[in-house]
Amino acid sequence: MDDDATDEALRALAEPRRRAILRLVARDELAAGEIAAAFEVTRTAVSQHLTILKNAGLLAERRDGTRRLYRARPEGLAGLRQFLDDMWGASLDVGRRLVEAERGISDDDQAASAG
Amino acid sequence: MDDDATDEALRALAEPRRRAILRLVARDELAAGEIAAAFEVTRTAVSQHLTILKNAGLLAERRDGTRRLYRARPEGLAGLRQFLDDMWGASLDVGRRLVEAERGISDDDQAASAG
DNA sequence: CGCTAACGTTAGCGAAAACTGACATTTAGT
DNA sequence: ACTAAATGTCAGTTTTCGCTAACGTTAGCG
Repeated sequence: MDDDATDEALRALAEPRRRAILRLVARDELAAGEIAAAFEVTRTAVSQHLTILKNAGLLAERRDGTRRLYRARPEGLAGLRQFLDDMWGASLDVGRRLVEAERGISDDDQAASAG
Repeated sequence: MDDDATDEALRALAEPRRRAILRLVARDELAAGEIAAAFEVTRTAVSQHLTILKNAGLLAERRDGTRRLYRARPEGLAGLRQFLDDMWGASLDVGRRLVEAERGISDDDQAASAG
């Protein structure tokens, strides 16, 4: 868990504009130019974001003549989901352990007062 | 989806050291000093990471005398899991749509060659 | 080949972020 | 009250990151 792939994906998703791009190509396959047109930054900036997302495995690229079509790559999110689920499970365990510890203390108190 | 809370949590998790901290307190509740001792950066740096994680809702803080005990807060991950699941679902839809589109094209081809 | 369209790539700049060192704060012990 | 321990906070420095402008590249058209 938390390998280079997870790290890269997490850092890619940390940027709001990259998340917006990802949502844009989540339902429709779009060309780089179309994606860039959806934002108020330079085409260069969007291109860099696309590269980062692609390297993170979150984007699939397909070439059509001089155009490059992008779409979201759900498999790229699998590792992250695993990471979050693991963390979720571990944290829940801690919660239980802490609750049990508190209960143990009050049990001792009750045992002391009862004995 | 993708509200301020999600953004904050995502940015907090984008930092490798913060993920390490989170894993450290996922199973055991630890004091700030103990957490800091686990890394080769200054205690100051770790303290700042703890603040960021706490503000992101990923960490629970409890005071015991002069010490501050930290533990992972699973509820803080709920929003992220939702975010990923939404994205996952949307992307899968795209996959299906593209497959159907290709199938449509080859159907046309077959119809053309058959016609 | 010359030209254009659609992209990616590189260099450099400014803002954000991570880190360090010095200082302030709070709690417990004597 | 004094001291020590545990920790947070602030100011300043270095590093990272997102952005723009200029340039390079590839595919199609005449």
